[in-house]
Amino acid sequence: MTKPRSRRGGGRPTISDVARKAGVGAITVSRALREPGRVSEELRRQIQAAIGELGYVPDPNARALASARAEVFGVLVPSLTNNVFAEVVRGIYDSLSDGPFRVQLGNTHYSGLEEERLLQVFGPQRPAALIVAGIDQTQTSRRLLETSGCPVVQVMETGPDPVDMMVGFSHLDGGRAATEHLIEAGYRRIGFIGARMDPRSQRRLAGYRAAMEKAGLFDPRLITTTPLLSSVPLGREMFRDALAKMPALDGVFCNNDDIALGVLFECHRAAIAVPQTMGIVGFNDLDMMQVAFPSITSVRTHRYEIGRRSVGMALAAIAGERPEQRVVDLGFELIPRESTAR
Amino acid sequence: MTKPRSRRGGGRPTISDVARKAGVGAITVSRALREPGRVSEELRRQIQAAIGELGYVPDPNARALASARAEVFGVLVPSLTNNVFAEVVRGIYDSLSDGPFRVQLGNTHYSGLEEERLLQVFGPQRPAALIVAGIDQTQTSRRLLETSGCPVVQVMETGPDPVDMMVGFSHLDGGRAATEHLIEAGYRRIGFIGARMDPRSQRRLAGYRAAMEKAGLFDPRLITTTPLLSSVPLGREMFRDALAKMPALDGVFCNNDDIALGVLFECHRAAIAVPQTMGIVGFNDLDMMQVAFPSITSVRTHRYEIGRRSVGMALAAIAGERPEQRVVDLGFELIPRESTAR
DNA sequence: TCCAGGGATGGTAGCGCTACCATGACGTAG
DNA sequence: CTACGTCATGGTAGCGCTACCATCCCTGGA
Repeated sequence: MTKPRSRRGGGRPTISDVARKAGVGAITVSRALREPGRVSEELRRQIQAAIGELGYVPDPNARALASARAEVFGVLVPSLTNNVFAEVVRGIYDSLSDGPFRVQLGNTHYSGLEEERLLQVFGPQRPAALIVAGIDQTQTSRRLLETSGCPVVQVMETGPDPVDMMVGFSHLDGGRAATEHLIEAGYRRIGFIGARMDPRSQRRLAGYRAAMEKAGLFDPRLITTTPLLSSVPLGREMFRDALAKMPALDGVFCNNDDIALGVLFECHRAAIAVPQTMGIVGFNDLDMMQVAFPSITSVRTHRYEIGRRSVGMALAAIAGERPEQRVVDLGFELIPRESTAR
Repeated sequence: MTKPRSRRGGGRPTISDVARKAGVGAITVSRALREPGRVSEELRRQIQAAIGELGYVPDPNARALASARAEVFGVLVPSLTNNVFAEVVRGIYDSLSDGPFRVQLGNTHYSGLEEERLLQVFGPQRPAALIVAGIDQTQTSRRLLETSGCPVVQVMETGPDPVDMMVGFSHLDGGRAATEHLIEAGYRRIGFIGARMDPRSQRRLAGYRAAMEKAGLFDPRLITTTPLLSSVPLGREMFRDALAKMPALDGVFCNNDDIALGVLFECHRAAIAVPQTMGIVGFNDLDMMQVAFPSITSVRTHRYEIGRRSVGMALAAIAGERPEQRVVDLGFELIPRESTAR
């Protein structure tokens, strides 16, 4: 006869406290919580009352251990401060805040190795679903995702070969649309400025290149890139570099809006007339683009919606519903503004 | 004789698989992982080899259940997209990425009730530490924090009565410094523009008011606020409202940099000369402030460092070290720029 | 009247790990 | 040589919950 380990939990009520108080078996309490339909209304009421009185909250760790399935969504993004991913993450959190699911957020810092490490750590947690940014996982990561035993949603991009599901849009098409817009507006020596050239940026650049080549305007010297993290100050600097390299530049497609804003400010500072002497197009359409002076043309992407949809698809898959389509393209919209209204 | 529940985990290796392979007891494997010093070097080597071969990763749920302590930092912030909190969160993630701790992030949406709900949910998880934004918790939240049985760090602000520890700075002093700077620069009819007036914004406003009253310049009509979420477009709108109400305005202290940027753009649009006709001061010193044209005076705050310090203090407390000081004031710096260089 | 079938409820045995204590080997003091 | 501590290691019994099966009761058809 050993005394029970002195409530290491610190005295929080457990499911059997609730069961005792309600005069039922522990398993019935468990069921009342998870499958209320299978418990008679009377017992359900008693149990609810006991839960309220005791302030019982189920222990997610015990639950995960017993059911071999944690109520956790694993989410992997390359950056927490980049507005783009912050919006996706916000959409995910908002969609999940009602239900029982928690979010386990991992920051890969744009590193494939770090992504592998985080997936390795997520594994034993047995998440209910995994949401990962991008479609360029390493082989190891892909295998970890495939063997995770849970729905997987790749977000931000669409591509031909989903691990499971995808929500995003075509960055290549976005880059092409932005560039074509500049060409149609009459710009000719159009530069590309891009920081932190991750795979999505690479594809936007490919879209730029396709459009420029098609118009017979392509010149490699028009391209300015850096592996550094994107920022407004960096946008300004890169624009100055681009101009130094190519003084005849008359337009720029910026890899994102931060860069575009940096370009705009430098134009002000150097008294370069926008849109007359220089056309500017950004990417993502942060809300400041519409307010900037002059307002900046940008490619609007649906980040928040991507977050919401990814959760919706994952939840459907958890519920056993076959998705009508495994790859959802949410598209983008080019929003023409003053910065290209020559 | 019942057959074991058919490996619900899906075949992941467990600690006893490792123990068997290494020819030791399960508990020794557990110790080798958590207190390597207490296991002989030879066994440690064998165990590490077995772990490597099997690809064993400990199950955090089982660990948390058995030890009544999860390797989780609970983090509560009011917003995920606001750059300010994103930076704090980034500091937290970066400081924690080496160690065994995971982060459980909660978004309170600036709601005290939501904060209570999230703390309620964190409770049974038995986190290793809690980091919460702000110092204005509800009574219920405060009690939940006090009874959490783990180190608690309140971040972003300092105040007189910490639940446990605090890292931040004085928003009141920051607001006052910004306003005094405008007064010293010769501005007189200085407005305050603030969106989403959370407690920190309120204290910046109080600092503004104190400075204005001291200088004999205070007038309630100079204040323009809204409960709406802050954004650049909103900054522009509010500035127009403020001007309509008070056409003689010659300066504005903006509750944050988004608002300040909106004001700057509207000045361009309305051909109001900055800094001659209008002085502008922001708050937080986002990196775009230094690049804006004209560059914008702002109050630099140390968000990333706040995140790092909060983790450092919590880790020290977990390790049983008494902190030399429970309240750490990281201060702020007023960065004068062109927007107030009359 | 009896029995099959289905719904509500409960008991038992784990999930994978660690706290707690026991054990045995060794060293040191007396 | 004995007594006793110390160190490395292991066994056992849970942590709080749920999967799986057993049991019980009620209903309805033969």
